[in-house]
Amino acid sequence: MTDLVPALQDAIRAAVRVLLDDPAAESAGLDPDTLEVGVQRVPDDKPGDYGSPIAFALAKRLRRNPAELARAIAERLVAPAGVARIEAVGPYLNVFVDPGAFVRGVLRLRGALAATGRKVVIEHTSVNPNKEAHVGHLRNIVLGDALARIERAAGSEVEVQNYIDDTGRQAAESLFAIGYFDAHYDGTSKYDHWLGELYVRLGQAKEADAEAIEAGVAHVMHQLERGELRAAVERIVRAQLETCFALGAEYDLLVWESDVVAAGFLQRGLEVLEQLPTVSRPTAGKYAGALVMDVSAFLPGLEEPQVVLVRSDGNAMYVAKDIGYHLWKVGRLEGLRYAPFAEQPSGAMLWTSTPDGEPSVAGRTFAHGDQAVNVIDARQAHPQTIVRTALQMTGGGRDEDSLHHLAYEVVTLEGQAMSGRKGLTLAIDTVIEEAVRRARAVVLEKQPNLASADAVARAVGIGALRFAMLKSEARRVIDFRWEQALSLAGDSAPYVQYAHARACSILRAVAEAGIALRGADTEGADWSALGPLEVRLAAEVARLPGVTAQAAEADAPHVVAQYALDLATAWNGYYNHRDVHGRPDTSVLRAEPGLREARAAVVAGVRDALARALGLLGITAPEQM
RNA sequence: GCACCCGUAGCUCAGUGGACAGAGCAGCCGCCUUCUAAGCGGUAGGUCCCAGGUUCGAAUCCUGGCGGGUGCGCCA
Repeated sequence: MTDLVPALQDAIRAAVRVLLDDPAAESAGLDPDTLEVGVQRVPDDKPGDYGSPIAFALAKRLRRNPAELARAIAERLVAPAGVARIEAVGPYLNVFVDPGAFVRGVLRLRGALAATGRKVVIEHTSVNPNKEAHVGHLRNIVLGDALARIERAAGSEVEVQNYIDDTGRQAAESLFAIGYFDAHYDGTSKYDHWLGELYVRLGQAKEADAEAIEAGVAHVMHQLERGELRAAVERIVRAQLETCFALGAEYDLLVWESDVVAAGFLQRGLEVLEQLPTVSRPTAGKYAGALVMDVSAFLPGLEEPQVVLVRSDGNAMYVAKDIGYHLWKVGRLEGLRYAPFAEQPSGAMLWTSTPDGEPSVAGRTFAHGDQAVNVIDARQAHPQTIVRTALQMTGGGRDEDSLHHLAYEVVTLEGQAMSGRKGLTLAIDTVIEEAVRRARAVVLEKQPNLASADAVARAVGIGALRFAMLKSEARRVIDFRWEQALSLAGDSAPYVQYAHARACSILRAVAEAGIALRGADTEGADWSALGPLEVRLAAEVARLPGVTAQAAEADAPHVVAQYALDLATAWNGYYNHRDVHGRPDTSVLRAEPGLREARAAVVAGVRDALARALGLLGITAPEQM
């Protein structure tokens, strides 16, 4: 069977059509095909499993009593597979599933959705290459990585890009600081941390020696623009990537700003823009000598509709570079060269743009996205809107939806804003270390004999961290607090991981008992022995495909995180369920043959769904903990 | 000043216009001779910021306030 909910929607729509075709009915020009049929789970204390308030909507249009309409629709309904009966409960249409058929249907659902044929280019991380990544970046990396996994599961081809701003002032300052302080890396701390300290020191030194430092940094910036310090920047990038890999994030391509400029994307982008009637070069007034773009047609109500693309001194603004880069992302410019950069922990190759690389790579096509999604903090909303507007204006209307900005709010530190310049930060590496340390202590306490204690501690510690960054909406400010971010109980990754491990434990015992699981076709299973408890659990499992699609559509990983909690809660509730006498009544192994096999298959379905949901969030699911 | 985001239990947050608004944490009371107690059950805790409006129906949509955050540079 396919997903039950769409099947129900179709069935209800069909019944409505029959109802309206009745000559006695006044259809009031109602077209059942365009009717939005809501189908949702029924509250626990109401009869049935799924329900629809469709009669309300019709009652208004047909000017008939909703309860009466619900009855009329119910009479004309042909129940889809897995449904025992559908009846009117007051004005609601309530669906009673057949437990056995429903559960088997759920067990046949597949996790991956049908291919969309679309390519999504996701940019995330993009940390300035001048210091170690901090917990603000953590949110970016984890959000972007989770979104990439979700989009893939939702059927899109995904390319993850990490933009390296190697011509910026921040990189220049850090690199200049090495020579300025005559510092020598001795390997006692991670390279990016060492450099970050020099960067902060340089900031302080400016108070006494501003002029010399300014001149020196300007010199380094020119070297960077000419690509002379590529190796030095690469060293920083590699150190930062270690942190990303430890979090479980991987990439397809590094895109270096110097390469974007060298490929002429800035110039060619400007040439495209100059064709627009909204782009001009005023000879008088406030913007004399500059190249400006009027965005008021796309962004009404702006106080200042002119955006400067090229300054009157001839230097391009950052947003102009960004527009060129994005024209390439969606396949409207070509010209980068590529080379392998590193083999990542999963074994997948990370590629990089580079001046002396190959113009094409066998078996892959970079960029050419049908859509670009940028994971960038919410303060960049204005420039992101300008880039999107530029794509729209130059795209002749066909790229309206080509750029999404996944805007996430800042992470504060115990209520305080972080500042890299002031050194007021908390490094991701530090947090990972602490998270794993705490997790290990708990693992050793709960499971002293666990052989995989180290691996579990990493999975749990890092999982907790990732989950803390993902469980709320991106537009909510996160105040980073240790107890909350590293919590191993309650609404957390370990809660879900534990539920998964618990299911695995049962399934190990099931295997030892000689029961071979084959999902809906499990031998010896008596599906008719299943009841409402299994239905409730399976209904939760059945939500996964819809949740995946919704999270992808809305660029909202938190939808998956919330679902993972719901599923784990449903499973824990089932596992601990007791009958009216207070005795456990959901045991798998102690159930009579037939029911035992059917329940085991359900548990396997739950285990798989939990693992998949965690996988969408980039969180590993240990089999024991 | 203008624009965007947020306002739901003591705290942190879920809640694609539908059935009495839900979790976690903190509090209180229980549950391991039961397949993993990192768990489960119970209890207590709400003017869903306020006021209007749309709707059969609003935490959800619209308007106007109030409170908080952010952004508005020929910076990146």
